[in-house]
Amino acid sequence: MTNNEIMTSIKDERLIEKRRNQMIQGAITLFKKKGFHRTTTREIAKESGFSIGTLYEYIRTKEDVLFLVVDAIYDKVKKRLMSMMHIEDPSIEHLMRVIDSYFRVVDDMQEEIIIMYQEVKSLQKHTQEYVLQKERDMVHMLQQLIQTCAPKVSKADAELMANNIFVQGHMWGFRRWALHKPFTLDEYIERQLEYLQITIKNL
Amino acid sequence: MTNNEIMTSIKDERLIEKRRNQMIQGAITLFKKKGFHRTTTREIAKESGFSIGTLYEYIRTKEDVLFLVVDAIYDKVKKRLMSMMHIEDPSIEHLMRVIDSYFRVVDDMQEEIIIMYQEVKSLQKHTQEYVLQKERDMVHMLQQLIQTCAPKVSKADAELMANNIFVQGHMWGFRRWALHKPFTLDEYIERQLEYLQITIKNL
Amino acid sequence: MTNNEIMTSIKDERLIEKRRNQMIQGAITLFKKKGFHRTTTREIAKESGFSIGTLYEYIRTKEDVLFLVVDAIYDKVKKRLMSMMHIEDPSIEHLMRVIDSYFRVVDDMQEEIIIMYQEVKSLQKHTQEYVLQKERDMVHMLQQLIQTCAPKVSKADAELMANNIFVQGHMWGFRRWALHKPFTLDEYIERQLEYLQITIKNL
Amino acid sequence: MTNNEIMTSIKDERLIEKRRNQMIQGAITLFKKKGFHRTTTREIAKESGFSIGTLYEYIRTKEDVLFLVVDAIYDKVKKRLMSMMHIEDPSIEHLMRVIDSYFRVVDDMQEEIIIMYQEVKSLQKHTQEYVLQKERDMVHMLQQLIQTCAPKVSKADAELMANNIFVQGHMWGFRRWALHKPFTLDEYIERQLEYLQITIKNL
DNA sequence: GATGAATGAGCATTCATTCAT
DNA sequence: GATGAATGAATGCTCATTCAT
Repeated sequence: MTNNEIMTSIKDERLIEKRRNQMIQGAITLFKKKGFHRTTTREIAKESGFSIGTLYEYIRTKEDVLFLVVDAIYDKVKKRLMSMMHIEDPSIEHLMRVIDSYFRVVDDMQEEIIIMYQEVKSLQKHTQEYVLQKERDMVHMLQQLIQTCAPKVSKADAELMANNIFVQGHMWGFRRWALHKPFTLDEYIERQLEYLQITIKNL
Repeated sequence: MTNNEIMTSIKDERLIEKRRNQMIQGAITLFKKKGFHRTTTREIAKESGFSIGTLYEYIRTKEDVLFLVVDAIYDKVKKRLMSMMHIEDPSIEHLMRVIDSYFRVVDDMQEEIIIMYQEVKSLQKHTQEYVLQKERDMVHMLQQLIQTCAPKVSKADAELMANNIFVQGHMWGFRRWALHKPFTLDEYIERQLEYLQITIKNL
Repeated sequence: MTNNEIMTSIKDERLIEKRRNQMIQGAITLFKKKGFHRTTTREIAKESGFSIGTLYEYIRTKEDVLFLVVDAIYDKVKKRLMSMMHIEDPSIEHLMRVIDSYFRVVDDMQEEIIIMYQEVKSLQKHTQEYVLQKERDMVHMLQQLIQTCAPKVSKADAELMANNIFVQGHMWGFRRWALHKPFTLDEYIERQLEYLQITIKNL
Repeated sequence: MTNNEIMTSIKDERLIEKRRNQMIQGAITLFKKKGFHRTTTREIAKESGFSIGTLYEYIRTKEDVLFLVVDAIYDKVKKRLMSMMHIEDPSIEHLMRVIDSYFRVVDDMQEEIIIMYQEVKSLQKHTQEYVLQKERDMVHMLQQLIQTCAPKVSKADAELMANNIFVQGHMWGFRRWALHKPFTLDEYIERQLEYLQITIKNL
């Protein structure tokens, strides 16, 4: 399943894209405030700037909106992550720079990431799988970057580290009640990177 | 707010405890399968072994059930964590043993922990705060254990490490789709502990 | 149907009377505040000083409570009215004195009278009829007093006047929002009595 | 608060009016039979000719229906009263003619008036006040008519008389069990008007 | 006689979805 | 393509009444 396998009765592709983007923006705004379940389709339509009837011209069920949203969030993270990944010179420093950037991306997208932690389970198994694959892909990219930049790290270690880094990024968002008081973002990044460097060097 | 500030019209304290435990068990079973929002109060009553009327003799709103559940989960983790924490001899080895146990506890409670990640946000701010305080307390315990067992680690580092460890525990549950294929629990624990030891030694 | 035709499983007559009086007092307090429909049987039991189980030992349905209440209110008005009615000397002055007293009784029982205006319709037809008969009896007493004290007034006029007087009494209670600002009770009574006297004299 | 401050999600004003009228008619039919509290919203929807969902598109709570009903009843009485009030020649005869008409209006609306006596108290204080103001306005109109047609009557007397007349009208409806046997409507009106005329002339 | 825990039918209200215009 | 009125199944919650202790 992909984004454009969602049923619609509209022919004009350009319009579909435009409407769905409106919908995603509107829905994200609302999901941030109230979560998926407490948000009604009417509210989504209104926030998106069109009528409930029109909403249902572009999706089939409320869950489709959630899918569109989650998918869009993943794509956004992925796109921003990708733009930093092209390896100029495969050094530890370069790895650190990428991870630093990643932490800043998730800082910027804290609320979107919280949505994902809370709502992915509400997707159908099938759709969930599609979305998780995207996450796996991203983790895999990071894993490979680790292996490239720190060739001595084993594949298994690289994989686990990639997961650790990913979750440490998210954690900055979903545990802000625990972390934002003792640390600034810069401090947080600096510490996590230091732990990682130490680990890589001394494995 | 504490567990027994939830309104009930029942006078027999022993019965309240018994019925609420039935309720918590029933609700957890259902929340694992369908989440809080998709579970109806009628289903909770049925699964708990009594009627909808009886359910509402022991709580006031559906959210009370969620609170009871989340509170019970935290208490269970905390209790099991506490039982391992009494310091015999404050060494790195002892620290590792405690964390190892912690990882095994959360492995055992994976689904309960997923419930928390998904549903804590559905609690009222006020109740949420009460619950998060419990988590803070646990993290704090771990932080202090780190400082005791590894006195050279700074307070800030101990705090961040405690948070990292906590989330790495949870992560084993909520990212099983990413971790359970490449790692067994033993491998997972062994790797995470090794990273930690390296970091502590080389900070 | 009478008061003691209401089913009960209790044998001790004295106890029945005691409990029912508690119940009536409790219910009136609550009905004044919230009306019959918004008051629960649990509240009535509590306000009466015993348990819901006990309440149902002395009545069969919630409507029985309403009946007991309405019946008690009528009896109280009637008793107080009766105590003034024994004719010493059948003059217009005496008639006016009785009516004056009646107005003061209903002033004293405003809220009870409002209960009746609002809730009698909630009784079963059968019970309603029993209660209305009590009102008819009272009106009839007044009618006869009028005829005795003002023999020239026709039977029909006496009947209509009696009804007018009754309702003017109630009106002081249920239209206080219209009457209590422009008139004191004394002024109200004085005016109504004057209109009546004029009418009787000039018919 | 006015009629069209009641929340609705419908945009078509004409439709709102149409549906609300259906609703008012349906509700009055049911309230006459069973009163407000014993009538369910589903019954109201059905009697009005649409589904429960549609009902709630035009109101927010069940109490809104009661308000709509009470408001409509007042408006109807007021409209019919107003249509008779334009003073051609300010004489006692004219006053009597207006009051005669008023009695015939309330005869026609007996059951609606009973609804008001029973249910106004169920409105929120705020809404209740709005409705009572309408009644005050009507009484005030009558009071002024009395003063115009019988200039010797004092303001206070005119006010009390206006209230008496109003309640005598209602009384014909809510005490039919006491009045409809001894009197026809014509007799009732004739007698009440005579008492009034006598009083005015001899004050 | 008194108690209060248990019951479940019943109610107000919501909201995803459809479809005529 | 867009609109928004209509629908009714579903849901949280209440409360009169019963009955075992």
